[in-house]
Amino acid sequence: MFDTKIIVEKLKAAGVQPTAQRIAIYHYILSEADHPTAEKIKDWADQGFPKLSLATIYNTLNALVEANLIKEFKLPHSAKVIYDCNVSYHHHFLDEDTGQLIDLAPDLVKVNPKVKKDFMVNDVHVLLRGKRRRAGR
Amino acid sequence: MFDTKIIVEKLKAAGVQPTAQRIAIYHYILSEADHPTAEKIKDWADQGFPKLSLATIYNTLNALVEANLIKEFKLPHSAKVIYDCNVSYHHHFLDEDTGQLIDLAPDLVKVNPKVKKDFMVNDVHVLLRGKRRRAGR
DNA sequence: ATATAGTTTAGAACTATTCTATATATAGAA
DNA sequence: TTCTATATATAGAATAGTTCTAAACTATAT
Repeated sequence: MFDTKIIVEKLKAAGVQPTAQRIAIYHYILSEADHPTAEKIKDWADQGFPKLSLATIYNTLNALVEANLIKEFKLPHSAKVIYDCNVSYHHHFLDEDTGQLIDLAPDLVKVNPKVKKDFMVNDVHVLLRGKRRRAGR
Repeated sequence: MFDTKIIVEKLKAAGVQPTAQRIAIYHYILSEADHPTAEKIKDWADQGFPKLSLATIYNTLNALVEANLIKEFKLPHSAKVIYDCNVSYHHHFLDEDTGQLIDLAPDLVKVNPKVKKDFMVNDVHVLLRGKRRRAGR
């Protein structure tokens, strides 16, 4: 789905020097990974991209966040930072059984904050927590 | 505002044995502290309640959370767990300048999630982030 | 080619929290 | 009361996740 060329272009356009490590990590985040943690990326790297250090993974993730190519956040259920390749406005559902995070389009979760005039709201994020009913349970 | 007797009763009613340390910590959280972290509680203890160990602070906080007397959560801007004496349904505004968290009553933030039928939503939490306009800025 | 700046790396350091083992306090029975 | 069992408190070690440091390496621009 994502050609290396496209990845390189995205990185360059965002002012991030496209090194082999960064290309591999960003490609993984965009195509395979689903709300990964640094640890998950390290596990993947140990298979297909050995010799990629944990420090580089953190460096790269921070550079991508800085460049607005990915978002980072923390959730109540885990101490780890979670990364999201979806940088547009959206919300999340946290499956309490599996820990899986599911993106929710803005039109699925209408929010209408009526705060006082001196509150200047820059960002709104809704976290739904619950379970998914599945066949055979 | 909160008599020791009331604190003791609340702890007992929740099935938490009211020791001196727990009474002091819960009293602080209920009356003085505003969305404290363990560290903030430790700082306070070092003044008025010396010899209260950090381990006891964590033990107590976990016991209070377990007993549903307080809530805990993590926010994007900090690695620390934040505790909230307000256990009823509400939302939050995070002041990006000061790091201060402000409770928002449910009627101030109307949320209307329209997720698919297999999503069973147990909890909804809205985090607004922004700045407060203040006199003289 | 060479200098300069940027990147990667292993491992040390750091921060927040939990665990461990021991000491202490408490509640309830005798 | 005193005894006993159980719960709690404590200091410090251990752990988890992340950042820092210093050296080696790579890329870019003269």
